[in-house]
Amino acid sequence: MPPAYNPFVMDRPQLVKDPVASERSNSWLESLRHNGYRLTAARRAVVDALAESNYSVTPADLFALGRARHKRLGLVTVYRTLEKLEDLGLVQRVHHPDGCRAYVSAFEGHRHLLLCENCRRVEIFRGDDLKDFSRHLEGESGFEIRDHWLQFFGLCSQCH
Amino acid sequence: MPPAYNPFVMDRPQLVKDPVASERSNSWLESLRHNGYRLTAARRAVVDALAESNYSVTPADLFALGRARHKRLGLVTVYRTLEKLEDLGLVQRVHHPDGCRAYVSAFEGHRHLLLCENCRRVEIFRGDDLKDFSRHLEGESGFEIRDHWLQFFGLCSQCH
DNA sequence: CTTAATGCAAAACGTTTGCATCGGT
DNA sequence: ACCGATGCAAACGTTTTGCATTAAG
Repeated sequence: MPPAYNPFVMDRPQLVKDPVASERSNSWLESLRHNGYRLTAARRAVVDALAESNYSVTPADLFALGRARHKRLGLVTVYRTLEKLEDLGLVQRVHHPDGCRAYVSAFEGHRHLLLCENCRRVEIFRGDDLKDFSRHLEGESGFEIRDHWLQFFGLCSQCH
Repeated sequence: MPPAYNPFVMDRPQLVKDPVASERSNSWLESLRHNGYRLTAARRAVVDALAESNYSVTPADLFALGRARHKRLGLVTVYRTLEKLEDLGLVQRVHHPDGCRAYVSAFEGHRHLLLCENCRRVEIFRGDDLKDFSRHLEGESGFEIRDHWLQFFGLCSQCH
């Protein structure tokens, strides 16, 4: 016989499939252009490299990846491009236990991360509904809750 | 038709009251001593300052707070003390959306954080049981999940 | 007395800024 | 042609390292 009333229920987690890399890259470039930014070779290189990756990547990673596409790319441009993509809500910073320098694509809606601590592979899932939980916590704490993070860490199928 | 059955249920969140500062400080100092570290004035200053705080504090914060207790304290010692406390599992780094430099006391068992984005006040709660959720996610993803973070952000009662 | 711990200075690191040049529009 | 974007070099803030000195055990 089921509960004992318990209001805090979560949906089954469901992995979210990412869009094809080229689609993602095009939509990011379009978004940049639409916001008055110029489409330069350097930006294409950074955007393509990031859009193609299923891993969280640091600015230094992106510098290396981007250079393979555009030899003259400078590290500063990587930072400046990431800043713009972040402002537009296209990418987000990822916090690992051991560092907060990495970025991944942002997803729409409440999405949460499953991160490989070895290879930095990123999977995205949905399925949490923490509204009730959050509301209860507000009552207990007096906080006004504005956001939450739910992240899982481990080793992906190729790393264990 | 979707299942009535839903296996992912969480307990009510419960705030965890922190121990009295002096108790916490003493237990940390004891732990340091027990692990072969010397109890110096500098360490006491850092440990006391951190144990007393209900806020997440950066090394720079601790340097300032510690100096009020021990005038000759150097910033390097703050870093080295934090490193030892972290190795011993006594403190943990806190990741805010806008920075990962701060530390708080570590707590036993699965504890999660409620953070004020304005004043950096920290509340600790328990009440999640994500084992089933986690297991399901493992099945979907092929990951071996080792840890998770659940953190809430907002404004505490004094900041809104 | 021994040797870990300290604090200064300097180095290392990631990130940001200034500025002359380049290149999209 | 205009002006935003670039990339170098230099500045910046944080963290780490080298080393001579201090002080805990």
